[in-house]
Amino acid sequence: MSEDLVSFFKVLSDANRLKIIGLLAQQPYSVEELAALLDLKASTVSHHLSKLSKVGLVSARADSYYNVYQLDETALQEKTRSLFSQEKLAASVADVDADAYDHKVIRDYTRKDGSLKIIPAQKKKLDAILRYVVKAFKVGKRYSEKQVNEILSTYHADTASLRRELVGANLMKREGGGGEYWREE
Amino acid sequence: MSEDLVSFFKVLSDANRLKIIGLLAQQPYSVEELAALLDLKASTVSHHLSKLSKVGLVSARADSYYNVYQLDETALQEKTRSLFSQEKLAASVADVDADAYDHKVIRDYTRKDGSLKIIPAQKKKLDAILRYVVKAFKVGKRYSEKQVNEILSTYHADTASLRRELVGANLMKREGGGGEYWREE
DNA sequence: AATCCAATTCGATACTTATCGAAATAAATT
DNA sequence: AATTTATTTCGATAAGTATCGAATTGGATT
Repeated sequence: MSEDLVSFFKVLSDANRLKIIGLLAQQPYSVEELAALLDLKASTVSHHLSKLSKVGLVSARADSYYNVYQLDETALQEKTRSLFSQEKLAASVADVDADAYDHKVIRDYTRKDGSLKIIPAQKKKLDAILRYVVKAFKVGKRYSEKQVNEILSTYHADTASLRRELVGANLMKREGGGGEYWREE
Repeated sequence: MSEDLVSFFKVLSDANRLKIIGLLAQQPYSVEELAALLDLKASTVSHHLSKLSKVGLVSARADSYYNVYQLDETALQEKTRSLFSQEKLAASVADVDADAYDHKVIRDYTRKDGSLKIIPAQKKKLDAILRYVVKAFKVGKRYSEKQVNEILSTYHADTASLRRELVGANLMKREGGGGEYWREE
């Protein structure tokens, strides 16, 4: 998940936490010792260790009074190795808004005046464009084929294709006999 | 440098910046397109791109009106590969005062005149105090037990305990027969 | 030259979080 | 049981920063 990646980086994006990792790479330390070494209060160090522990980079073992923390080096190596794998990159964009995709396609295929440069061949892009074009029609209102063509001609010369695709995508309905069209929902 | 590492992680510890990286891993995008895809304002995206660019992960090329940003994949691989190398870890603790723990213990247990409030019970703290006390003796010089006691009495009334602990910690040596003491090394 | 458009910069705001001190917890020694 | 010691948790504060809108900049197009 993308969340994982963000929190991992968040945990590592603090100078004192990196120092703790560096110190624990040499030998285990108690909270008190780390506090003295870093010139921080124990509560602050505890806070940092809690974050490091939450992503599995350090662990503690009780030793008399002390909580002795140690670095999990294999976890560190493992996590850093696969940081920007293909899956992680894909996951990071997984939740990018689908609407946003439409907007991007529309931007790519329209001119400043809103007309279409070309009608996309790819289905996904075509769908996005159709959702954009259909907004020119009022919901429920009836249009003759001539009216439909007039409106579509402001987008592209090939009004027949646009009309057919709109119906095919179920964005517009057509009454068989009278040649009337309307936008549903 | 440690600074480098922290800022690198800081740059990557934001969900939208990770999304930008994920998107640019697919293809270059302009600021405007990224803003649409991420549902952010252009100024915000610009802010993010500026940070990404500052650590060398992305670069821009001008294309007509647009600034088209692209990911520097080799830089990304390079930086992530060596994230926690030995040198980086060492650098992160370079400015940590190794004696800080001793100093803190000494502060806690001594009065202004340098004498001890009490002799610590805990071994680690006692060791730190002993390392402090032993400095009153010259390396190699021979001391009679009476002389040792005189010197130790400036630190604490319980000279016998101090003397015994110093020998036990191997900070001072004692010759069995003549009752002579000296500080080694 | 004048105008447009995207990008950037700037100022303000809201949210996150590192840090501390105090209180609560835990564990061990007396 | 009572006390000491280290750690954790909690509440408050201060510093950092993501985000936005407005103003400015810098290139293109007219």
